[in-house]
Amino acid sequence: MGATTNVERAVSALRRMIFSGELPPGSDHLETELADTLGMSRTPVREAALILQAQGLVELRPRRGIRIAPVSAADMAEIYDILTELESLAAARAAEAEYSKADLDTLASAIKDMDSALAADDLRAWAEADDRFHRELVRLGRNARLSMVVSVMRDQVRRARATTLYMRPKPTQSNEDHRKVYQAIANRDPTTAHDVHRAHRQAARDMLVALLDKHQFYGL
Amino acid sequence: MGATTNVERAVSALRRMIFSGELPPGSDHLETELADTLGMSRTPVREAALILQAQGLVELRPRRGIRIAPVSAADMAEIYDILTELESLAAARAAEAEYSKADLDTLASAIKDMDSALAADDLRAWAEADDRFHRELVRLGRNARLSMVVSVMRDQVRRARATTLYMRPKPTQSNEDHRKVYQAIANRDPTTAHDVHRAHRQAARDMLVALLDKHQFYGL
DNA sequence: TTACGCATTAATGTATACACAAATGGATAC
DNA sequence: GTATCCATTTGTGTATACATTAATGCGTAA
Repeated sequence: MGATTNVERAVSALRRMIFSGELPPGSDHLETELADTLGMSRTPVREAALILQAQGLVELRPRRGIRIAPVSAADMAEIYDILTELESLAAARAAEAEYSKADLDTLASAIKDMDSALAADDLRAWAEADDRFHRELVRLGRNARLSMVVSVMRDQVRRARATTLYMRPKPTQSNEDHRKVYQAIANRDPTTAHDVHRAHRQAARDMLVALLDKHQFYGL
Repeated sequence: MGATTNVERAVSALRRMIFSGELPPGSDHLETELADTLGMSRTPVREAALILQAQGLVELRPRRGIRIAPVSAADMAEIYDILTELESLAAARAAEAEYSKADLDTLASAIKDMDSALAADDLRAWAEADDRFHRELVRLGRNARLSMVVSVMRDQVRRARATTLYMRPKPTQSNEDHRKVYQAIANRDPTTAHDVHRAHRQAARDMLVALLDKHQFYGL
């Protein structure tokens, strides 16, 4: 079917199942069980589990199964703190470098899509465009390790957002912030890019942590 | 012999061999080869390799063996950028929290040890105390994920430092910086803690990258 | 001599078997 | 009724066998 290995297939499948909620946070799954579900032997499942454990998506607990990592409010506070610092750095670095119009256009179009989505009240589309903006921003920061760490952290945010997206206030401020960050990068102004993005993330953090705390989503 | 598994033993042994230089950066090693060396089968070696890959210490290249990750000057620039941001955040968070005298004493004794080591011209001891200071600083920041990311990054720094320790200028400024950070934490002054530590790390970054660049340590 | 293709070789990816150890449940003693 | 100990069960950790596939080298043709 493809040149991909069973381990890769297992990683993709498990990720999909985790993000879709098919494997709920906090639930345990035996290796044999997952192997059966995925139609392969335990070996590639074990290896996939090790990879996902390194990404913080599961915990391997001998004899109790592979546990889908829960995401508590405290976890989200940690995660946002890291995201805030690293994305702000990426924004600053992006503003230092010289970028083609094509690169900047990707950012601009993400912003545009967020505006339309907001006007149409389509939060799902807004979240997708928001992700796209942040992913592109980090890419422009040109630090492969940073991109990797950020993407692991953002995966956790995505999981939490599935729950909170429809409870949070409309993200109008968010769009404004993004536009300012974009401008700062276009203007080659690292300090502004850094500070604006940092404030943006900190606000998001406080809002989300308060939400999670209030509703006590201890399992996600 | 112990309640530990072969995978854990393999991870420890390989880490030791990597840090000691017994497995040099850029070298390739077949799974069977390492399994023989470690006196176990391929299975735990493969699992250990996956774990070490997630930590950036090796790369798994199908059919070419397990490669010990090289650390180039460009890599170190990335790594220090990340360390700078995350440790500065930890310093700020540490200064926000209330700490017992015992906690602060660990920091203080690390600083003292660095002073003595410097006076005795014992760079090895200095490096050890420096590590201890930074590790404790991050611990006081109380962010488990941040600690983990930082420790992965610092592992890489340790590898590069093995080479550069005796080429760099005497770290007198370093000790002064640490003392200021310590004071800021004791004074509950997050902003100062953050900014001083940030400047400290940036200086270290520039020095190290220049050294590595100049001597073109592409393999480490 | 060089380039191309094919057979060979060898290392990985995966399945499977088994030993071991931890959790479980039941029986017994108090 | 409760606690403790032991047998049982069951999942994991590891070894091993095998299938798969990419690298290697050789032979052939231009």
